Amino acid sequence: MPTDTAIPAPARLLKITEVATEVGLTARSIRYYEEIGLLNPAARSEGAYRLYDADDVARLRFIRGLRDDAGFSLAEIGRLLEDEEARTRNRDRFQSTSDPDERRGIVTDALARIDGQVEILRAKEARLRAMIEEAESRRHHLEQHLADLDAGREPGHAPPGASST
Amino acid sequence: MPTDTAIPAPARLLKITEVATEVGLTARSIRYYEEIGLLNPAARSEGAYRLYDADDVARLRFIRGLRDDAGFSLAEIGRLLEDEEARTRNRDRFQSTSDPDERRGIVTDALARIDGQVEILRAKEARLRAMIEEAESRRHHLEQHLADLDAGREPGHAPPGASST
DNA sequence: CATAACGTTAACGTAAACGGGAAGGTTCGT
DNA sequence: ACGAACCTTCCCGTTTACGTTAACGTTATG
Repeated sequence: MPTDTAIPAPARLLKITEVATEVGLTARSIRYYEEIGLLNPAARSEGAYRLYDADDVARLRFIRGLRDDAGFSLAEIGRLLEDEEARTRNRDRFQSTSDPDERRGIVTDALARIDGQVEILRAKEARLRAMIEEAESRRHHLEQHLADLDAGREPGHAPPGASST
Repeated sequence: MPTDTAIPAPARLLKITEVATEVGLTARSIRYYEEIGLLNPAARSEGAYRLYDADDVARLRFIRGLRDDAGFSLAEIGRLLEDEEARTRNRDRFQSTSDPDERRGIVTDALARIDGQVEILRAKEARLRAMIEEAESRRHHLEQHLADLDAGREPGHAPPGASST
């Protein structure tokens, strides 16, 4: 009979280059993000190796998305993400308590933060969409001008945006 | 009887700080963008003052949007926008010819470029949307967990992402 | 238990995107 | 025609976001 059937499976911890390749960042960047307070690894090995859990990996993925896809600076990302101190505290608090009320509070807070993040991302999306629509309006304008030329007509003005792209 | 009723109205040229305030950039940035080949002013005054036309202003606005709203680097913006040499050439070509075929060609090229730009912007928007949806999925996950807590149930696992935001 | 492969901190280097003068020329209103 | 308020071209300084050794300790493997 195995001695450890009751342990919930500690869910493998990754070393820094392992996470780096998995999320598409360099080890240097990840250490830098730690330096500026964007995330602390879940644990350190006996010999001080950084060890990351699945939650850390998700956070790093999110950071990368905010940087590459949303175009935020690391300073903005720091503001957007929860303060890392609080995250570490909450992780510990959540694990160490089984009081439902306390857990409820932690989860409720996390919900509020996500809502704020989604709102900011939506605003960004709206601005991007506005740019796209403007570009398409320029496109239609040019199409119109082309139709004029094809019809042999000659409007007296140069096409706005004809050379501004 | 006025002597200039036939002139098509030259459409006021702006000096650098005028455009800067209008598009929300600094004069320094605009000069820098010129330095790295993002745009050349439509003209220079007798004393070498930079003079910008409406087309330049539109291009600067677009550049600012690409930088702030879409989060592109200036290098990417340079690739995205038409090569500035070609733009200057085309502006002159369009003005100096009245051959419909040549004009058609210029306009057709501009159309193709805009299409490429729109495609890139759409891709960016898609990635942003994916991020938003992922964030909302985390949100729903938390909501579910909260419901479990409220029902007095206790799932054995910590909520994924409960502390990763 | 040796050693290759990987990790650590610390420090310096770098490209991008400007900011901020200095030294001097231009424009414009009166 | 002259002063205030612009503009010009250098040129050096700064911040951000890492890259790159250097010098050294750790871990996995035969």
